[in-house]
Amino acid sequence: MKVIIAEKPSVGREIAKVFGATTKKDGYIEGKGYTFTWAFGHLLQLAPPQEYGYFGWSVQNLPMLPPKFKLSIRKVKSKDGMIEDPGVKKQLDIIKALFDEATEIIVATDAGREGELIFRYIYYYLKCKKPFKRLWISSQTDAAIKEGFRNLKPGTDYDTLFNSAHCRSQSDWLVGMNATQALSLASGNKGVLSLGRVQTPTLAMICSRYLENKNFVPQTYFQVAIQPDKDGQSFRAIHDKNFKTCEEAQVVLDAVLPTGNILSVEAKPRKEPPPLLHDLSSLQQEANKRKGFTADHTLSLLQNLYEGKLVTYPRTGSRYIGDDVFAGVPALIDGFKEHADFGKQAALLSGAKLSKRSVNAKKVTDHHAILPTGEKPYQLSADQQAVYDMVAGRMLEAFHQDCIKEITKITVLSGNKFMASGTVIQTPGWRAVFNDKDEEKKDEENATLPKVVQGEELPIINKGILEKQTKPKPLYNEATLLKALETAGKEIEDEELREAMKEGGLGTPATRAAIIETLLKRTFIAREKKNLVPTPTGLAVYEIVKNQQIAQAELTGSWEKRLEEIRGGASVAAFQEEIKSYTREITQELLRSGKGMAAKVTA
DNA sequence: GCAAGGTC
Repeated sequence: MKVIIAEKPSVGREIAKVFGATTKKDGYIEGKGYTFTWAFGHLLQLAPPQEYGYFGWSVQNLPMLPPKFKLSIRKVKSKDGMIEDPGVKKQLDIIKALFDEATEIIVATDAGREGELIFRYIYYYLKCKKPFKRLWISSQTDAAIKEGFRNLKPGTDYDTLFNSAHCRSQSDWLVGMNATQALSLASGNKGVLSLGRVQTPTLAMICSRYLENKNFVPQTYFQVAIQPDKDGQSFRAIHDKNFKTCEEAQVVLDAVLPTGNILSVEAKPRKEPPPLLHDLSSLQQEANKRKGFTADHTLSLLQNLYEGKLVTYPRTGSRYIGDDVFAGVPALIDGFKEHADFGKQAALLSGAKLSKRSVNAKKVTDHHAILPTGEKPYQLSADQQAVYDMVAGRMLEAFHQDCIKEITKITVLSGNKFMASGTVIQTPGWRAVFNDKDEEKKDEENATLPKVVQGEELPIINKGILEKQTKPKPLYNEATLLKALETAGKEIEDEELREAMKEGGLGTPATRAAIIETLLKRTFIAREKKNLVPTPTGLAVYEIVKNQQIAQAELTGSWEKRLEEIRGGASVAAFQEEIKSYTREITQELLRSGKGMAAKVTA
């Protein structure tokens, strides 16, 4: 009997379907001489400190450097504290029984570092010795699965990938557990002051932006505006210079004549291509902007829709689909012809030439972009419906035509030169789906300018000085923070580190919502209207760590670079030694500097 | 009581 193990039930079932296996059992499916089972993501985790003899939280234990890491079953909170997750335990027993019967195992966890780790942790925890092969596919269509099975790889081909995954896992444990205990203990053990490779740079970003915003000193500046009139339709034109003083502006104002001469009129069409399909992060950002949903809430709504088979896999980091999935898109679009809000646009797109901007198999990673499945939704909650419509609407947008705008620039001479600009949408294209205002241009005045020609002389019906102030960068909200986490590392000076981070940023699509929730749970940050702002505790932690490596996105960059080298065959031991040495260092440093917190965190 | 990673 050959056993195929997937990362999650949906993929296990999909593969079973391709094989024509139909006998459903508890936790697996049988048929055609194969057995198809699955994990639920990580079933196992590195064992907590007490399993190595580090009892309680104590300076004497620090730094905790287990000579050999152990694995333990994923825990869940219950009324008696943390207990082994019963569902996980049960599935692990099922997997064990199947592995015991197996002649061969086929690994079908997601094609990536964590997917490899999910399987290997199970395999080593169960002390399994059976041979295994690897299925490596990035699309779960029938054709891709069949092709993958014709091309199974030897399991050992992925040993170095497992090594890099295991190092990632151990390093996060060592640095996170030790730094957390060190700071918590040093500050008087009044509560958990957690630190980690991802959460601490995230906290630092929120704090640093908050302080920058709070300490910002606005500068006043002055602009000079005139209002020419063309046959009763007036518009505003502004002198292109900003003045530091009102007096300087007054000079320009005084020079304004009773009329203005049109020096030039420039009208240029601009094509605006449709947006890409959604990945999790972009959808979380949109749901936060449109509906004020938190990243966590959006993820859980999407998980519901996914379990109801209404949308494809949600925790994806790709905004593209392959050609195989694209082949099914026209039928999906047809399915929305009756939709209350965008039925008209679906009908318009039906049979039209579709934009292929979101079609690129090379940019599909473990999973493709989020799409509706074509199943008809039934009795969705208002929030579920809202998210579902964002997925469906984005699909219509992504395959729609360009939006064509006309951008007009008018230069008027009246003593000095004044400029007016306006944007008019000529063909809405993809913008017709939601019919939203263009966010960036919302403030811009003169959306429509009157038709004027060069050489025309227009009366100036009004003129004046505008007093304005420079504005600070805005505080982070969930949408802008998610974006910042995605792009974290883009500013790093070291080219190699920047390169190592360019794929991922900080955290992963699956974990970013949880990171924000962790910082809220620790009361390091709080929600203030739509913004995320630090609390006094968060700021105190930031003050202690802000100049240390653990608060920099670069730490992830340097790890990613080394982990990639390990995947290519480089020494595991060398990296592990460096991590241990860094762990000793940061533990010492925090035990010392954390004392400065003691006074600040007395609640 | 603690990390980051995955998922129901």
